[in-house]
Order: sequence, then structure tokens, then C-alpha cells
Amino acid sequence: MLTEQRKRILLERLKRQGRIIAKDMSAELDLSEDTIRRDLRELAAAGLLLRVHGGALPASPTVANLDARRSMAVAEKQRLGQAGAKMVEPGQTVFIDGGTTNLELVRHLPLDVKATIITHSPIIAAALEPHCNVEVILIGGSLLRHSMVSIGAVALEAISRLHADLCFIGLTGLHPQEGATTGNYEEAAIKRVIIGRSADVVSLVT
Amino acid sequence: MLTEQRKRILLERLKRQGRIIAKDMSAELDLSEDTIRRDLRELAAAGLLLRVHGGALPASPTVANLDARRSMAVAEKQRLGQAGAKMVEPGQTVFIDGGTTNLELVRHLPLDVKATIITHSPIIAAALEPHCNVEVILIGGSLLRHSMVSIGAVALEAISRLHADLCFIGLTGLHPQEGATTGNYEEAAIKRVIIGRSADVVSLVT
DNA sequence: ACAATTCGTGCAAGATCGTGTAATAACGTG
DNA sequence: CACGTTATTACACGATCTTGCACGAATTGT
Repeated sequence: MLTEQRKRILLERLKRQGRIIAKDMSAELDLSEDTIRRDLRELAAAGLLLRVHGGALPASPTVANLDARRSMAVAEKQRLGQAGAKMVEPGQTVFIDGGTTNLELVRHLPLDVKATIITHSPIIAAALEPHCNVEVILIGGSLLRHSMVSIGAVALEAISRLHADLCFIGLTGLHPQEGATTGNYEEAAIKRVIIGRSADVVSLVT
Repeated sequence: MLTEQRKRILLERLKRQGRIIAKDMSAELDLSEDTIRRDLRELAAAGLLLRVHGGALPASPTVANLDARRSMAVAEKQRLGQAGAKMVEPGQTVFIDGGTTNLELVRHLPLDVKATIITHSPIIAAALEPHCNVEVILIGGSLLRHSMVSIGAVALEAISRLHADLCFIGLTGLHPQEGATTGNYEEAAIKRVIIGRSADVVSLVT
């Protein structure tokens, strides 16, 4: 393992996951924590990240504008995202709904994964930029401000013409009697169509 | 073993595997590490790779070039964005093309501006999230990886059904290297349709 | 306040590097 | 063909880099 290569990996990981935990990285890269800490220290000295107790955080202010919702249950969402990313198999066509948990899912997808991803969330689509082997199909329509996804007749029709092996649906709540709930009626309609056009359905819920 | 031939092998290996370890290569090519090191040094001097302790890494990391593009001429783009933002009048319907300069434009729009914004760039759409009085219409389609905008028949048809008071077109053609790529033929077609559906046309160019 | 992590520093072993040197081979020239 | 020049490669050796470990200090959670 080359030192510089490792530093690149660390920075890449930081950009994609928003944080680094020294202990986890040492286990993952099979190196002592000292080495990871040394790297983080040097990268911090170079101004490329912000060193904190236990790991590191991005130094760039671009990530500073996270809203409150996005910082909720970060650790849990990251675990969910990691688990979800493993369910995507090469060559599949996957529908990804909006939401912060699904955004974490995208961030945990391997950069070189080969797949077709359909989404009606511009945020999800933008997050897929570095995945050079992913073909992204963007669903257009009116953007629902609350959750930043395309809704309306145009979106509905576009989705109903496609079909996916797997879909990741974002849910705001899961109720024992009522079942799955979501905030907006239009959005719920879209979700139903997506589910109808997918062979398998997965929902990552905190 | 010819020296030049060996250098080609090294560069090829670097491109395929993303890294070179001097020791491994010396074993594989059955040469002393000194020879490999000398080659790596010379290739590094020629700017064809980045010499690091233990081996070599690509000179232009694939992950870095999108950030590099994004950080080009930042100050100028900000000025352009500011100027462009002033051209948007309340209540207008505005089409915003992709590109980093147009992204700056969005960032300079007043948060409370009241307008309808049409875009085929998920990045532009995502940047409009905080503008609570803006109605966003997202154009779907296949995403062109190079510039992250929707292209194809679906996008074209969706655009041709709309009409805007003003459009901001991004021009990459002025970048001598990037503009030379032929991959954006589809994108050019889309741009033409956008211009055709807009009363006024503006392009912010660095 | 106390225990458990995590951190930073110093240190030593091993790996890697750069330079200098020598041997060999290919090349150009008279 | 003979000769000097240049290129290439391997080896030697001191310098530098990397890494894991030890130990005391700092931070965090209970």
C-alpha cells in the first residue's frame, strides 16, 4: 500500500461519506491506527481536511451547508447506506427514490459499479456524477420543494414507461397499522408507480 | 528489453491498475529495482506520472479533474453569476442550462426570488433547493456524463413543450481542450431547442 | 471522578531512494 | 576494423521514508 495512494483513498472517502473514523479505516486498510492517524495529521497540516478526535471531517466549506434534517441520525443512515449499496448487483437497473438515506446509499456505491440508475431526485442524480460506469436516467417533472423530487403527470408517465430490477424507496414513517407513510399525496402516488415498475423493493428506514 | 518499450509497459500498467509498485514491477519484468526506479523518475520528469515512495500514481487523478474544472476561474465565474442573477426579473420563466458558471448564477439568485425555473441539469436543480419561491421544472432524460445534463429524445420533447422568457446557455466551446470533444453533439441539439423556445438568450462565458 | 479511547511523540527496524561507480553493449566515426 | 562515445544496467552505500510499538497526555463517556 503506497502512502500517497492511501491519502487519496482517505480524501476520497471523506468526500463521499462526509467523515472518516480512524479506527474503521485502519481495520479496512489493514494498517495500524498510528499510520492512519499520521496520514490524517499530515493531510490536516496540508489543509485538506479537518482533524477531529476519532477521525476527520471535510475542511471545505462546501459541505458546511448541511441542513438540520441532513445531519439527523448520521451514523445510522451511513450504516443503512452501506448495507443498501451491497444489494446493487452489476448490470442491474435500479430505481432510487429521493431522501437523505438514499443519498447515503449512493455515496456508498463503489465508484466503478456498472449499473443503470433511474431517479426522479436531482440530488441523487448529482451525487452519481463520479460513478463513471453508471448510466443515469433522470425523471423530469415539477419539483416538489419539500423533498426535492419530480412529481406530476410528466414524471408519472416517464416512470410508467420504464422498469427496474430493484428500487430503493424513501419513507418518512413506518406505522404498524397504517403501513408506510409519506408526507405528500402526489409523492405517494409516484412511489406506488415506482414500486409497481420494479421487480424488488427495498426501503432503508431509520 | 528495450527501455522505451518498458516505459510504455509501465504507463499502460499505471493506466490499468491506477498505481505501480516498483518492487513488483522489477520482479515481473525481471529487472533490478534500480532500473524501474530510473524509468519512473524519468517518466515523472516528463510529467507522465506522479512519483511516490514505493512506486508511482497517475499524474492526473481521475477524481481530481472534476474538482479542478470546478475550481477554474472561480472569481470570474462568481462575477458573471452575480451579473446574470440580476437579469432575472420576478415572475419570469427562466431556462438555465448546465455548467459551473450557471451554477454560480443560481447561487447568486436572491433566496426569495419568485420565478419559474426550467433546467435539464440535476446539479442546477439541486442548487435551487433553498429558493422557496421558485417553482422548478426538471427536464428528464439520459444524463450525459461529461456535463451532467439530460439529453436524448425524452429531454428534447419535454423542452419543446415549454417556453421561457429568458434562457442562460452554457458554452463549453471556448475551452480549447474540452470543446474539441465530439461527445456533446446531442447536447448542442438540446441547446438549440432551448434557444428556440426562449424569448431572450444569455450566455455567461469566462 | 473514573475508565476507556484516542492522541502525539520518540524510537527502532525495515523498506525505499538517490547517487556514484563499474561493467557491458550498442553506436558512430575515421 | 579500431577506437572513443554513449546508453543501459546492476551493485554499493549512505540518506530518507514508512511503519508499528511503547508510553505519557489529552479527550470522551458514564
